[in-house]
Amino acid sequence: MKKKVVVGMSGGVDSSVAAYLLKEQGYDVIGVTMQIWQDEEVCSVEKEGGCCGLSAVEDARRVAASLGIPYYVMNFKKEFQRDVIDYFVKEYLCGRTPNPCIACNRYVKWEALLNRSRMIGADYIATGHYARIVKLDNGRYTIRKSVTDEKDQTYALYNLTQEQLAHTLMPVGDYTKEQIREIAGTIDLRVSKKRDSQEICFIPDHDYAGFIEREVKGEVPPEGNFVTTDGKILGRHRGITHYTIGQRKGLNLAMGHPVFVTEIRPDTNEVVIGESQDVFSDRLICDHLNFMAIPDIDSDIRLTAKIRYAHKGASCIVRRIGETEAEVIFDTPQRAVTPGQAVVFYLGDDVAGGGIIKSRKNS
RNA sequence: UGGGCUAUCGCCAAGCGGUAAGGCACAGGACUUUGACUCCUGCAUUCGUUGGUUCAAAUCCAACUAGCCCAG
Repeated sequence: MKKKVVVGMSGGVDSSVAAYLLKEQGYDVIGVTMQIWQDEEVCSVEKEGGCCGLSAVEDARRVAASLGIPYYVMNFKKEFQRDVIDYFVKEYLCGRTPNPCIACNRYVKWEALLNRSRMIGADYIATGHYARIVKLDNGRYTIRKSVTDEKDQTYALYNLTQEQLAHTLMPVGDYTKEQIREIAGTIDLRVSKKRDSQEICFIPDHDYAGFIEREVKGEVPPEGNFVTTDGKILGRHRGITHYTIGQRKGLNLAMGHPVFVTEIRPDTNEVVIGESQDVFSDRLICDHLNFMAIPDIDSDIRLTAKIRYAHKGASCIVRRIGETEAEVIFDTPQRAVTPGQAVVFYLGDDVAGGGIIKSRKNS
């Protein structure tokens, strides 16, 4: 009997081709678009490759029709609100800088979608990510960077569980972006020239602080002082939700040379300002650990770590400290190690695991 | 109201008779499909005010105004 797979379709090139490839491979394919942030007001702006507006659903529906597969729209607004938006807001209120895509992947795109898909009898869910899911000799599943890792999407997937990986397919991970567009062209998918976008940008105007303010109904952290490490007051800040570690712009501090945010102190409502070199650190503590290629860390291990989506990765030693935490010691200091961001460990091209940065320090 | 000093873009600051550097901040754009970072572009027809000298003044002179310092 054919294996049944639910493909998350965004209406873009990648997920459309993913659906096509799976059908070619003999799967029983079902197309699904997740409604997670269907705020017509905001999304109707119709930005190229922008958000999840109605056009996404229409595109996906048309592709599904032309592939001859069933198509549904599933509503995950509640999960998205709870696991992504509420989390996002809460983190900022604590002076941290979250990565909502990671939460969205783990809890909405995977947990919620996988659960519902299995309820309708599916064996797998599939996405259009440029990454490969691999089962290693040690029996563990991991995510491997794709052939063309110009756009490394593995970072945002570090938090997926073994169970989730065991039931996930990423068919486009074996191809390059060019090949995918080519395939899309040969099967006459209208979306072949469309700009791709997996992530849902729920803040189209890019005004994070404004978004948070609306979410908490104006109950935002008050203004406070910009201070130096030795307590000197440099000026007033607009509330801690406006800042992140390493930030330079928007401080309105004319010191004669560039200055940066080095620390956010929610308890005293202070934002600490320092020099460029003050924003580098060579070690960090992380928690919320998740492991992929390796089951855990029993002794010090040398890995490559990425501390933000666009980070190129840095060599480091990772060691376990306590039940829930790990310490990362970099060979060379890294810029803007930021609490709330994910640190993802790599063993070659495979995701070894990762965690959420809790604090940074210097040797 | 005795003496001295200083007044140039939001902040700092070049300029010293030849027709307004630069840094920071700020704005816009690029990059990045997490936040940041980075990069590019823009940003004083005008030099506290008013007169004067000169072909020509932010640059010289005078008065006024403001601020600072020292005396009282």
